[in-house]
Amino acid sequence: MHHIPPVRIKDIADFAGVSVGTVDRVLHNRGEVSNRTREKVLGIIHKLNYQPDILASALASKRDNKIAVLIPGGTDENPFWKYPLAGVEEGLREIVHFGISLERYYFNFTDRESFLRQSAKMLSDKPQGVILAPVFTGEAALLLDSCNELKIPVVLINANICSGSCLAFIGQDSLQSGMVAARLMHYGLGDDSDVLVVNFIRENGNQNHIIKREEGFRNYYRDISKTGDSLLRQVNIGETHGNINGIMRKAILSSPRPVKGIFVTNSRVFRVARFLENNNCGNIILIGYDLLDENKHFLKNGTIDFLISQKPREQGYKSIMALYYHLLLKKEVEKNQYLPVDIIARENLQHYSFT
Amino acid sequence: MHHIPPVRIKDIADFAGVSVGTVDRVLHNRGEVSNRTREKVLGIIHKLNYQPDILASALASKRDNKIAVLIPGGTDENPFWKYPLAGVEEGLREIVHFGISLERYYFNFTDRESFLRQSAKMLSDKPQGVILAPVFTGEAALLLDSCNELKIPVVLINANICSGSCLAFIGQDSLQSGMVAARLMHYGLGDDSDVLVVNFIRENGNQNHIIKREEGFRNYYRDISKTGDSLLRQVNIGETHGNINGIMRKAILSSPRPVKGIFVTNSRVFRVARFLENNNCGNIILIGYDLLDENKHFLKNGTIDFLISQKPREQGYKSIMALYYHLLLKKEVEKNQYLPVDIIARENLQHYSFT
DNA sequence: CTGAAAGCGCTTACAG
DNA sequence: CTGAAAGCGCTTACAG
Repeated sequence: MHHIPPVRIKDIADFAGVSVGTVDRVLHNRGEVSNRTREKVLGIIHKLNYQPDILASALASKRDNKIAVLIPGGTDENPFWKYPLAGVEEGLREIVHFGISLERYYFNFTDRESFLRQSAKMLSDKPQGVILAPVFTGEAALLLDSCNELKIPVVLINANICSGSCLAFIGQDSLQSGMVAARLMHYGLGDDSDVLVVNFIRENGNQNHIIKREEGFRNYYRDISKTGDSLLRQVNIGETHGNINGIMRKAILSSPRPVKGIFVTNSRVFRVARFLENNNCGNIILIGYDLLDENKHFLKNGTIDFLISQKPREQGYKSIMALYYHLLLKKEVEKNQYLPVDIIARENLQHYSFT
Repeated sequence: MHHIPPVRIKDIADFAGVSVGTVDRVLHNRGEVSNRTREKVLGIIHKLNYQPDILASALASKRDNKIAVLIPGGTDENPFWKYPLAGVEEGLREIVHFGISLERYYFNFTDRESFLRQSAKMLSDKPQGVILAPVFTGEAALLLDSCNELKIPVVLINANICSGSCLAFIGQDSLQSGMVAARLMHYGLGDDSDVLVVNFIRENGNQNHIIKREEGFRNYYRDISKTGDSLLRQVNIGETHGNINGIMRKAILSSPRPVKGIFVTNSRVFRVARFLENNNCGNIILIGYDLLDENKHFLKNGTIDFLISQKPREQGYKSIMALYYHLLLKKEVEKNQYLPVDIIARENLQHYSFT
């Protein structure tokens, strides 16, 4: 149980009969080393299982590792994106001593142009790593290509557009989350109850989430319910659509049998909750996504039964940690990091506030 | 947006007209400084908002921060405690560079003596910080006192016996978790269905968890159900009790009305699941605790409907991080860290495997 | 009570 | 292609 002093660059240099400078050149492949010494040094490094002291390295290099985070700005209208950022900043605090800094590039998630502007700005700042929310699929894919050319590692957050060329994807398995929602719905309603699926659709945005969620929901019902997914009806609403009363009323009334449950495939579930309250549809089970303040309000008062959380804060935290492991520790990073699908009811809401 | 070079000890020394040695003595209250210089230096430190570079500090000091973790060994019979340890080790990997090492002291959670032995061993090794699972309440409280006298910060994990004298408690709000279980039960069964609460009791162990969980469960039913908690019946089983068939059969048969749901207040829920399968009680809703392999098995095949996770891995992770923040970063640590009550169904089990 | 100097392990010019 | 030396910010004896 004795403490073995870790091997240092100096030790390697002594063994190889060279100077520490040469060892350093080998370690960082910065050339100017004869092949012969190179091989010898590498052999010793390997044999001694040398692990660099990243403390000393960071202290000596004073190199600034700029990490760029390119995400929508969290607005009052769509506060969701505040949480991944908070997670990134939480992670930053743990590793800031290693000379890591954060540059934030916000874009408007309804404005393609703003994304392009911020992308360009970000690239010109030459970050060492990027955290990217690929809200605009096509544009994000192009940016990904640029980063690959520049050898800048990219972590995709929340939505996956990775075609093999990113460091990691961190987010939720949307298909699975839809199945979870369906399970909760079915568990509460039992067989043979009509359910309405409500999609709030944004033009020109990445709808992949929503499609997958609905698909998961339908898959569950198809597999489990005797009558197939014929119990499910569906309505699409433009996200910018003002008053949803008319649409909702029509969707509910036009149902051949009474609607017993509603599944909203994104965070706009509070709009449906508001509708239900105003129209005294008290006993309809309502399930949706994300712990926005408005959603929490309706979860607390019982209009919303369950919310599914994407753990946005943890997404952010894991994103910056993935870059830290890759850039600083030179460790392998898990490529697909699916976060658990959190089920939130009124009773367990409390301690999720910080997630 | 320009980079302000951080203030160093050297800067303070220059301002104060003293040497860095003196500043260091002030910073670490190691005396041998006149009051006059002390005051002056402190003033400047304050004014310049000096933040030590913990990298340089750790590198120069080569001090070994021993963290002791005193928990039950994870056995096949009770694998639960493997997970907090895995979380501690995960955290360790992120901070090991700062000269932090881990000493593991395992005790047998059915053997009070083994706890005392390991406590003594641990204390004699003089750790800088302790992570403690207070399975034996009285003995753990005494250990806590000893640590306080020795000024060793203690993080309590999983169960809270902290009477104001620990650095932090990290675990779950048991009362709340019982309410979550009740909510799920009630949501699935509706009003007016009989429910059985099963407690597996260990003599000479800390039963506080179990009591609180049942209390939360009862509180929910008392508040929500028209008929009060009269729907609830209860049975206690000794944890070492071999075959539970007789007890369970009696409990179910003696119920005036058919039992529709069973809530098991700890991880032994798989024993009840086994009973239900063997006795073809297919349509009873079953809810219990913890993602043990056996429990996962019954969750997957549908015998168990929901499991509540205590996030043991995260408890471990947060424990060591709390000590890191306290010992190394000298930051304030949140005293009561309640982790969210995770609801696990078959559909979202998958990505919880790593939690 | 105080200061000067060496050292932690690594990096970075610079000289040859 | 290689080595010697200075330096990152802090800590630790040691001399006075």
